[in-house]
Amino acid sequence: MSKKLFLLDALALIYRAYYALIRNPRITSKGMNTNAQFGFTNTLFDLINKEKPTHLAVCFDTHAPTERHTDFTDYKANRQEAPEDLLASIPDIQRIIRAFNIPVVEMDGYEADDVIGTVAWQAADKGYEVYMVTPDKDYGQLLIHPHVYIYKPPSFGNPEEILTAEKVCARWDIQRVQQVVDMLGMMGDAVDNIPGIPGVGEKTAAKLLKEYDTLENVLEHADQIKGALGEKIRNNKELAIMSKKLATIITNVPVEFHEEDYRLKEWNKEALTEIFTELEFKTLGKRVLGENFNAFHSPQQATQTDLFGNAVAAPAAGKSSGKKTTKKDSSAVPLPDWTAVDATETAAEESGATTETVGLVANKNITNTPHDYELVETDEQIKALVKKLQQQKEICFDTETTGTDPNNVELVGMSFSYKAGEGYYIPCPADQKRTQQLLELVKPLFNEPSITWIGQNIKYDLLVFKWYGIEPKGQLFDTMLAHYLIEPEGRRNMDLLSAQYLGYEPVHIDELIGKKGKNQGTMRDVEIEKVKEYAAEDADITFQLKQVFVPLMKEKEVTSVFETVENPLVRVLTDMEFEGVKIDVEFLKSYSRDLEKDAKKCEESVYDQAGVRFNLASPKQLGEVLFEKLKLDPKAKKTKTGQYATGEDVLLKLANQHRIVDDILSFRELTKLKSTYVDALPEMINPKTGRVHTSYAQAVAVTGRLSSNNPNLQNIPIRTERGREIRKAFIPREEGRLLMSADYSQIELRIVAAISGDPNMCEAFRLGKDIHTATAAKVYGIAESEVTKEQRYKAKSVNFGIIYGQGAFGLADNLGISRTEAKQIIDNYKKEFPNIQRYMDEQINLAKENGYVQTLAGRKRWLKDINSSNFTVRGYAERNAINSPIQGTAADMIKMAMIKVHHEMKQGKWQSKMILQVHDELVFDAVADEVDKLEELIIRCMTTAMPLPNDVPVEAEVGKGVNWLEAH
DNA sequence: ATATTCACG
DNA sequence: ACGTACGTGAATATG
Repeated sequence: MSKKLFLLDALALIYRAYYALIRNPRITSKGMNTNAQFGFTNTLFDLINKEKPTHLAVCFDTHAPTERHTDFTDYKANRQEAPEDLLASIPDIQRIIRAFNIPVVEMDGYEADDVIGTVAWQAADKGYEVYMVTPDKDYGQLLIHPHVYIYKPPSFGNPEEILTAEKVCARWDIQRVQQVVDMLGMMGDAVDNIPGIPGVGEKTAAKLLKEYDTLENVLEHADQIKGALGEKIRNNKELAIMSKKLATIITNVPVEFHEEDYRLKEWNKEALTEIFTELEFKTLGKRVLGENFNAFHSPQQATQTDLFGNAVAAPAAGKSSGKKTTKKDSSAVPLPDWTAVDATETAAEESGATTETVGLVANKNITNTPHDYELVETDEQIKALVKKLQQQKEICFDTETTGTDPNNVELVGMSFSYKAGEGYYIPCPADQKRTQQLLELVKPLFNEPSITWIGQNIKYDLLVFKWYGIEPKGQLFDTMLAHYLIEPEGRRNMDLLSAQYLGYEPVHIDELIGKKGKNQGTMRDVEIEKVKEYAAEDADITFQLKQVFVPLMKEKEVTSVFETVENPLVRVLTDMEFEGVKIDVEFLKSYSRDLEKDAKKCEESVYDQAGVRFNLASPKQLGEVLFEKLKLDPKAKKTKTGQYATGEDVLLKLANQHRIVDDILSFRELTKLKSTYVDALPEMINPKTGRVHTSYAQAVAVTGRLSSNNPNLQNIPIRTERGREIRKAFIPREEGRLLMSADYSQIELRIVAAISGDPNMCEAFRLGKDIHTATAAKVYGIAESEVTKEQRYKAKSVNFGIIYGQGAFGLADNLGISRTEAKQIIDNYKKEFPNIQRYMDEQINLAKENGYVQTLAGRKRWLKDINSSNFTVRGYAERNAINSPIQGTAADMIKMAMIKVHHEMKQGKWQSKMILQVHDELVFDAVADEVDKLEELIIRCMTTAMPLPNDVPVEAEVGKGVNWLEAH
């Protein structure tokens, strides 16, 4: 067998591991971040397992300055100070490497790539296959030697990749790998602060090398190169030469490759056990050291602390009562006993084969929840529990059900917790009569007005209960919403929150009902004892999370928006979802047939014109037909996977070249309407109500908006003739009712005017002007009466662009005008509305200073990339700094209006119902004789819910009709 | 499971 | 030279 040597670029791999896990950091129970340790060890172990190297070494950079630094003081000066967690991880990683008995190679005055390059070539000369393990592309230059390769370890979804000289040449579009340094010499490298030639990037560098082969030759023939490019090259010859030198990896470092030192040896299992225990690598520990490894049989695990270092209720050890304190035995994997198919999968997952993949699961090395959970079954037991719970001020509750659609499930059980570590579970049998009886017993509890009910995504449980006729009277507290305000971009599933904030690993739902997909069971089929453990634990954890989130919200100053907006909205959404909207199925069925017929026509026409039959729904195949067979505009852009892009914007630009384009676009429109709306909506009708009940996600959109799903009723077509038709299918639930729709008018622009305080824009709104016409008049310096349609259209586009932080390029592309004209318009705009520009700058500065921006109601969005050195990444964060407060304030406002409307309608016992929200629109299913009063109520609530500063008026318009289209 | 496209505000 | 306007959800193709 051939000798395989792997050389690891330690620091590069550590950086990569650290950042790969940054959004889901692994934190030990002591609060230490172990991303880098975990990621590096994982990579190392997988590599040994999978690639079976015979020889291996890890290379580090040293602190000593290298020749590159002395030659060029700016070298790597760009590099930000590494995060503290990351630096702290290095000694651990070196210990781990030592415990694996793997040599560390480093050399003062040289960087890891120099050492790796030198050793790689020596080893390859001795007949080794050498793999340099690094994500860094600069190593390409070393592939001159056959038998030397780059090994890119697997990263988030992508498998590992072995780069050969051919692949590197293809990647850079060069002929020989030697040219990698010539490339870098010209295009520079922002990461290492290698300057290169200003204005020359990857594409230009490749073009030059194709013609001149080397950088030196390019410089020699610089006179022949025309235009600005030639000028730049001539002016920067020395910079280019130096850049090439900086990029060149040194391959004569004074190290020698002694084969024996590099051979893989026995691991020091004792040392590994110690380190893994310390770092709390439970599953990884088992993978490396076998099932005997158990990091948590060490004695120091006696106390549990929460985030603030407070002790959390310890397990009731030594109790001699009938209650037991159970602890999951992690060596005996609990398998669902009802399926053999899933057993293998579960086993594989528990062994770590899938669970501990970098970036997927954050922190598994934590303890189970210490607990003492009680099953409450008989009427007497339930009555006793109710009595006990009635004494409490706050109680967490959770429901277990037969499915995920709260409007179409049966209750399987409910759990309660009012004290950390304790929990109660009441099972509800399939016999719905008996379940109703049980619920009558607990009803007094929910009627207690003084109890605060805590839940994670409590809207779900409220809906389930509402179907059984129970509506808790007291206050609510949704931990999911608390976390949404603390960390809007975070993920919020229970397992993750529990691990992150409490350090507990709860029972996974998969362990009870199987993974979704193949024959997933329901809670009903699981042994009651197991459900009890799971359900009570959820209530217990949620109860504890509330105690952590309250101070956290206070610290982050989001308590007010929680109390005045998000938390009160829960009941509003519950009621809206409960009501649902009626759909005219016959209308849709007939419309579906029309669409089908017309789509078919378009499809046939496309095949005729193309001369081939293919799958028109496949962008890939369509791209090939358009650009290869029909040879349309060869400059068509490619998608990131290398396919031809065939999006609407691309196709529209081809429209004048070939008639086929119209048919393709029509086909797209028709099939989209048919599959997404016309055919899908009737399928979503709830058999119990005959209506469609969307679900509003209250903790998904980072700006504070709601989102709608199952089905999404916030994107029902309106912009095209044929799409709009679908709105006719949304009808009142019965005779004698109408649909009513109320829209905010230009709400986001009003918010921009109000919070920027721009005098011209505020004035326009105060005078009730058409804002786009007023804008056009200012921008073009003419009277409003002289503004043409064209000018108004352009001004409208600028107004919207401003909200999103659009630049001249985007505006030009949008309006199909030149960039010069676009720039002219934007410059005028900024001059006429000076405070708008100031607002944008201010938001960016605020984000840079505070790390966040906020809405009028105090909702925050943290922008971690606002100081990034990466132009694109930072630009994205800057646009978010501008847009989020605007979009978010509009979201705050309509949410507050909804709460107000809901409150008044409930007080006034209205028969009409609020049923839908579409960002700036509310839809009502209204009783005919309430319509006039309702109109007044809606407009008043919407316009006064959240007054804007600078006297900018808020306006809303109402429409009504026999369907949603007419209501507009 | 990911990418592409397209529906809405 | 890069990419270029924010926020969503769903259907379809494809690896």
